[in-house]
Amino acid sequence: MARTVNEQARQEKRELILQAAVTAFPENGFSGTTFAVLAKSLGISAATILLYFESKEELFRCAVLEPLERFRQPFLAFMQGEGTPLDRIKSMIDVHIRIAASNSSFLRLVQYVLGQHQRFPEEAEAMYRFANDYTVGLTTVIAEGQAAGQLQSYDAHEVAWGYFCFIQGVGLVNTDDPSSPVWDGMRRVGLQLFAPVTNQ
Amino acid sequence: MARTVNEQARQEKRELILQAAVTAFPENGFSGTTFAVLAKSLGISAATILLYFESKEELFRCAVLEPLERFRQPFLAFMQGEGTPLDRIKSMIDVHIRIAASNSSFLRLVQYVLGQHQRFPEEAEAMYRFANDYTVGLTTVIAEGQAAGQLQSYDAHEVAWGYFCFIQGVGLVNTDDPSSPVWDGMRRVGLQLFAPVTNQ
Amino acid sequence: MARTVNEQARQEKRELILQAAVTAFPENGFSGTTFAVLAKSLGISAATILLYFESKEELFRCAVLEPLERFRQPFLAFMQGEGTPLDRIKSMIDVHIRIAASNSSFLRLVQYVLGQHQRFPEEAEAMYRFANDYTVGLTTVIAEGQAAGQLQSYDAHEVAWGYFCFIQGVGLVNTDDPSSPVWDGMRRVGLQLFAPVTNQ
Amino acid sequence: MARTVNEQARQEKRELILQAAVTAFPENGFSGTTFAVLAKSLGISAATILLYFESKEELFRCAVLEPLERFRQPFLAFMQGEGTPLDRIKSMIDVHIRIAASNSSFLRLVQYVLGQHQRFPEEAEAMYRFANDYTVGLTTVIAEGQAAGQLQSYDAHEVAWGYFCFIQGVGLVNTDDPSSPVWDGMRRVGLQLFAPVTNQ
DNA sequence: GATGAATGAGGATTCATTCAT
DNA sequence: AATGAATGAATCCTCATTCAT
Repeated sequence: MARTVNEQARQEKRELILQAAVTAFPENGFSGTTFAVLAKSLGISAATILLYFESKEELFRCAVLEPLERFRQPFLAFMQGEGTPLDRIKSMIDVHIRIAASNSSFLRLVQYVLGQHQRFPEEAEAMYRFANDYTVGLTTVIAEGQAAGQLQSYDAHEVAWGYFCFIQGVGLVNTDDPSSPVWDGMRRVGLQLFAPVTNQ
Repeated sequence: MARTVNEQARQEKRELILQAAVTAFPENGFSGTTFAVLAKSLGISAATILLYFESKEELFRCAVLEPLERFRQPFLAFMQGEGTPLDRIKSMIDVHIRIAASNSSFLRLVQYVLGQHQRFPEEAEAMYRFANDYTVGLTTVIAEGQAAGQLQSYDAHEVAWGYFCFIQGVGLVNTDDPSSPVWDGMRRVGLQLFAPVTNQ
Repeated sequence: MARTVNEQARQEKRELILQAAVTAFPENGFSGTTFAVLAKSLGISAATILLYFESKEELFRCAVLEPLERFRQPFLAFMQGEGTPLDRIKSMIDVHIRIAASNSSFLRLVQYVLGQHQRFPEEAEAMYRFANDYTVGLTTVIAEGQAAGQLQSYDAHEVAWGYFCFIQGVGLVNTDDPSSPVWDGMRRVGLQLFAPVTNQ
Repeated sequence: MARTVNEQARQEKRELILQAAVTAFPENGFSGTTFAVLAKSLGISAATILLYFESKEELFRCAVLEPLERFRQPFLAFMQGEGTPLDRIKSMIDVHIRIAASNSSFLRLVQYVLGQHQRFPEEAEAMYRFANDYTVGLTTVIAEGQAAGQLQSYDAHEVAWGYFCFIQGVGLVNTDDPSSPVWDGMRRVGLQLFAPVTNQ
């Protein structure tokens, strides 16, 4: 039992460190983020962090990969959603914009990795795999929408990929807080990418 | 004369260093880019770089700001272009995608700065100013296109900003070489953002 | 307790470093004294020194100011001494010559700072304050000696200042070890500065 | 002829550099004095200085040794002077104080070398030789003064050496401009070192 | 003769990481 | 489990010195 309690406490502390890392890395970059600063922001010592993560590289990897897995479910939820294809796309955009608006730290970390994909090949690879899983799923829904006459008929995969780029750009460029009206605008504009048939 | 020759030679060398910096910074980040590596890639010594730039910070600033100014003209050229609004938008997208495809280094540097805007406030500020100049101009053209019935009537500024995000995302996510067909796809998808009236 | 032990150990180590600095700085100058050499002479690493002193400037400042404070007491002890003014002056000279003979490192450091007072204004300022405190006290004793008919009547402050110069010069010019007879000579000569009445 | 003219111009320029060095070295120390700063203060380039002096070490050596030779004559002039021994000593003090007051740069350089005699053994050696020549001559005059009943009878060489220390200390500690009254005081006090018989 | 350009050697400082407590 | 202390390996930057013009 004690085992379990300890284990849980350990996981919680690990999580706290990871959370701080997710915030710090995109703000200051990999080399610009020091154990010392990270530790101070957590009220612990630098050496302690290394009890939870073998090295700075590992901390970075975990800070990138673990949240990525956690986002997989909500990000891909639209695939099993209810309603017409267009409805599902609309609600997906809604989810994505919301994620972009309120998880800017992690999104920024993703972009940091993508921007330096040569430097962080393993992490970037995981992102591209994620992007691919995502676009494959989205392509299906788009194709359904086109078949149903809700969307104009463009190359569905192209559209999916374009939308993925768009959502990344939105997260990158906008730094406003989640309550800003800009996010609403991005929602409306994003929908156009799918070329919905006008008189819907 | 000698003066001029020397001055010109100096500028050329400076340009070479800047070019290398534009490539290296986004690949390895600010701290990850060392004078030593930069110098070796240029076949000169690290100390020499410091004859042309006072410090690493200055080198970075110049690597960001000078190309930004150089891109201003082609990036904004669409505003004075010929043809219908839709034609001008199409050719603008063409230019942008071409820039994104072949100047990925600089675009990546832009994104690096935007992603770490707290760390590089001066540089990020310049980018936001640029983005603003750009979207203001684009908003006008979009409004013209809507007035002419070529584009569906959405909030023109929102569309402009959304497109700006899109083009950034495209540059960020795609790492393929300029001849890849993916760029063509992005061109087609990007146009949808403007919601062109279907039977055009 | 552990706290106390650690704190004490820390102070002791700090003291060792300071001691080495007091020796090294006047021998090789500020720039000529490197962390590497200092560290090697202490059998530690250069980085360790920086755990105890924030920078080379701080190390220098502490090496100058802390011993200065420690010398204050013995240097100024003559003011509260017993005996006639002349006796007190004689014993003061004795103390000073002894200090000069056996603390040549620190005295040399003082002179290094005075010689480069423009470069080390803060440290030099402290020395001038010390010199002033000192001459003010000495002036009083001299005046007493003059009133008592033990010393000829010259401007007491001038004499005090002149003696201060003398003792500095003695420390600067003589490099012999403390057992050399030269120090005894300086003791005798120094006394003359006070113009003692002959048939005492 | 051209030869001679050039040679003379060369000597003049060399002299200018030396002059700047004599000022700069004691102000900033050996390592703290850079060719760049020296050159800028002269309105020439750093490389030019090296056309006149082989290395920084040589420049330093010349800056120390050449003025030393030039001071030899006035410094030792008292030995051939006219008048009673006491008169000659008085006028010597006068000369020395004047030198100390108006050639503080060089005096400070001397002290810099003496203070770091282990670092600059050759230059320090020359100074000690100079000091010795000087004290030997002064010892003779003092002995004459004592024989003539003008000075009390102390060990003449001790007195000479003590005075030499004094004059160094005076130059070191006082930073006032030549017109300050402090110098006058030092003149009066210095004389006491020689223990003049009171009713003179 | 003078200098701008270039650089190698070196120095202060930072930091991830180790280890004893 | 947590950390303070210690350090080696960088890294930025400086500067004396060389050399081509």
